[in-house]
Amino acid sequence: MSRKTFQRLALDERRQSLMEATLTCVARHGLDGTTVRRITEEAGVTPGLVRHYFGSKDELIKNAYAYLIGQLTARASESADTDEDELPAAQQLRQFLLGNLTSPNLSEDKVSLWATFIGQIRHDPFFAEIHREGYREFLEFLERLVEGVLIDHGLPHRGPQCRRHAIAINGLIDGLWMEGSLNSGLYNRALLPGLAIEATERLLGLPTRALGTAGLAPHATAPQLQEEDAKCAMPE
Amino acid sequence: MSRKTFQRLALDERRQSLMEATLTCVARHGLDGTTVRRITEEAGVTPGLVRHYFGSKDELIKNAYAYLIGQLTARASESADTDEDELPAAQQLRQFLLGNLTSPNLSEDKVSLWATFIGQIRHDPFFAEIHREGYREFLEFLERLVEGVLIDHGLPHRGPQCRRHAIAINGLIDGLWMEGSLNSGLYNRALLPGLAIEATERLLGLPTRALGTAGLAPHATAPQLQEEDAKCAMPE
DNA sequence: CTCACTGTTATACGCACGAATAATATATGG
DNA sequence: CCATATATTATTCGTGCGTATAACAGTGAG
Repeated sequence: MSRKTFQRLALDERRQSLMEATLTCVARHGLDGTTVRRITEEAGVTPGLVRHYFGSKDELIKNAYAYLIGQLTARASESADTDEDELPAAQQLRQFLLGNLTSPNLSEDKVSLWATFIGQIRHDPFFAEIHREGYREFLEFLERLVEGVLIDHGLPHRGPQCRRHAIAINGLIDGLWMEGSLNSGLYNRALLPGLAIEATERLLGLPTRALGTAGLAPHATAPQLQEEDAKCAMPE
Repeated sequence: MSRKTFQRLALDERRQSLMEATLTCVARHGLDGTTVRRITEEAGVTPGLVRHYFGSKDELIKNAYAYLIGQLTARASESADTDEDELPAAQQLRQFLLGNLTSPNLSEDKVSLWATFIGQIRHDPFFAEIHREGYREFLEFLERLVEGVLIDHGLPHRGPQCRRHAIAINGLIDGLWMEGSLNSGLYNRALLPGLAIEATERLLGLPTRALGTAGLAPHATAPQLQEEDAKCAMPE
């Protein structure tokens, strides 16, 4: 029997590939069901590498979680900053909402991973810390967007008020993101972006359409709701 | 060495005690880390009983999940129906919000359990079905409350509109429930009920205070915010 | 071209797990 | 008060896990 041929990879590539394989496994099989053997098989290597790069399975999983949260929050903020960074505040907030409630962040895999790890927060401070940090970043980013919008509309924007609004909108996003990603089939996911935008306008006391039309494109009026699975669409 | 003495329990008592021990273990140690040996130790019996009552560990865990969801949704609906059932709709909605954002439903254990099991939805249709059912029940209950409130205030209350409102408020509740239960220390949990009530008024387009004061007691004006851990309170 | 380095594989070990089986204690009906 | 049923315990078994160790192979330096 001949030995397996292999390629030497740069340290970071290998680490990243192992973390991604880990996330794939957790999403596919849950934390139980995620074994070193399965992870390394997914990554196309042998189990020894986990020890070599991360010391232990636990350490690998923790790193994978931090990696996931980094991806999620980065993607969320980018969606608001993406264009040559002086969009009006309302447009930024709109993009932020859209970014969180459309693919790729609105994904069954992502929410499944996220939930699985949330379940670990209770018994390992490392997970708690990563979560707390990601949440804080998310909330503060949102708070700044809210402040900008309120200022533009000449509405009261003292600190505590912005914070309260940010907490509420953050809750709204999280909740819609979760239920939308899990997609129980009770309504069409494509409704979520418009729904979130409208709800946010109301929460902030903005005039209707202040954050743009209910359609997906920033300046289009024609609602082009493309969606891969349009099953179980809600009427209206 | 003498054999362990034991008590014969009625079938349902034993089943329930095993399911509760399972939930305790999952909350404390995660799904991995929840072993038959630990569950039965927690319940004060020996591992054989799992086989006897549930056939397998998997089956026990599934039953425990269904049991948990039953508790959560029951408690949520009860909080609105509790009094001799003809409270005005606004008060019912208010109680519903409060019920979901105060103890015992607002609990780190509960959200930890909930998240852990959400992570299973993806790979086992049983969990998906239980979740879907619980979510549907929650959403429809909320939709009826919303409809009642809109009617009382003479606002438009066609079906799709109520549904949209219910989806948004449900998202808000879920998101606040999660983040509040995890309590990242970024704000005081005691703020959540008032925040949710105010946000709901805005989402539905109700006049301020239509759902009652920001305090906890239904008819009191003095805000009596008792909270066990008032650490990290937010200013204002 | 060769050597040393180390990323990578192959193999082995001990342990804890879920499940199965056999033995025993409790409850119940006559 | 005994006979029977069965809830419960005690013990065993096979398996798959995480990890440790040793052998090997790809890589770059001189």
